[in-house]
Amino acid sequence: MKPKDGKKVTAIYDATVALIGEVGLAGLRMSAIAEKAKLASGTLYIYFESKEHLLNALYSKIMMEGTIQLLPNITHLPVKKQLYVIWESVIRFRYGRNDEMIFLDQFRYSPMISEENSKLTEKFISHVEKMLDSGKEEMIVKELDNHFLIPLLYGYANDLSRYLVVRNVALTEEVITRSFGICWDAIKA
Amino acid sequence: MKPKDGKKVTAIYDATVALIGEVGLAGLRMSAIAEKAKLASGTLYIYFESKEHLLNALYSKIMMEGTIQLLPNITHLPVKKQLYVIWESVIRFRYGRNDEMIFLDQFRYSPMISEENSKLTEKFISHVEKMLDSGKEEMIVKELDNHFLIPLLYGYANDLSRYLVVRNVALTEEVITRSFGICWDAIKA
DNA sequence: TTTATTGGTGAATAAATATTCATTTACTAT
DNA sequence: ATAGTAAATGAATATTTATTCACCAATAAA
Repeated sequence: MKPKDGKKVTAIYDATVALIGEVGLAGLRMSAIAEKAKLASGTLYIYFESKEHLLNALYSKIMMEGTIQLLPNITHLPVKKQLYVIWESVIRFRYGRNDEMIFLDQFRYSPMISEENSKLTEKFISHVEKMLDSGKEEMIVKELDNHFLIPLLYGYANDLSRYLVVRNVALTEEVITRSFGICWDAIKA
Repeated sequence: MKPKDGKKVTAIYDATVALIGEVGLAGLRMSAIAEKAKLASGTLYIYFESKEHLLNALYSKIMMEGTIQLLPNITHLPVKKQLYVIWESVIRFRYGRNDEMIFLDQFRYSPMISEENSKLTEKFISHVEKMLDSGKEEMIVKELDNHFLIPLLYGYANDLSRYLVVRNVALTEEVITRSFGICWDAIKA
């Protein structure tokens, strides 16, 4: 028998993501995905049951790569250093993969998203919450509810990376250090 | 002759916005808008030429109310105070009208958005940039490129208000003061 | 080689959805 | 009152778009 071509799934994902960046989720067509991935439209249905399944699979993949997998095992490091490491990887990821981010933002509110996928942010957030809490115990982070601090980190990372991409600003080491410095000034005790 | 009913446009806008919050832009149907607004679907076309026109009109309206019109004439006040006033009104607006914000975020990347509408953020941003620049001159704001500072303010406001809505946290005076304090710590010299 | 099996194709079909339009209703001016 | 006009309706139509399927191609095992 003929085996499935592993590269095709990647090609489909890549095409989908690129199209979302061009026309948004509302403008996304299966035919356009097939064309961009250089496949017949029927081939999409060999790899995915439906548009909905394809998009849910893609969502889950990006969420893993963009959040969960960015959490290294560094609980032994000082809180500030832990935050920096995560800041750097999050910014780099979002900067390099802006279209994916647009997709996540739009798919989250679409009626296609599965039960399971809509819970996927929690794990990442609770990890950051734990970090902030131990920072508060050590008296180096402001004694404030996490609902003040989390959106700062999350929202800033989000918007900063998008802003840099849109304005064609290169993501240098310095940009990362500076932006982290700003965050740290905001949350340090 | 029978005059157009002014309230219908509002009803259509309200229905559209509510639906976006429920099913996102990708799930938005003209028939659903009509039903929620308690109109026949044909009536939508008396008030708007097409779905695209309806959504562009709505986008422009929300952008005006949510950004441009929030800029009061307060250039005589100290920079920190100016920022606080704008911070407060932006947070209140976004908190109270979360569905509108979801719409803005999604429509911005859709193929339906008009040339004109895609430029609408600029005016607001350049106003804030001017404020930050005069803050730098007065040496009370960090001497950093605005592309570090703008996303902090914009992204934090965005995410904070969404986070509070989703987690059902009330928007008290204290929340506004505290969050502004965090911002100010981040950007002050 | 040959055969069996699955991948791949894209035109055809089915389903979903925006838009139209013949008709009715409500309002204004005369 | 009544006529004239435009709003309002919603079933019918047009359009768009996801999905299927009859057929062909490639690969692996026999």
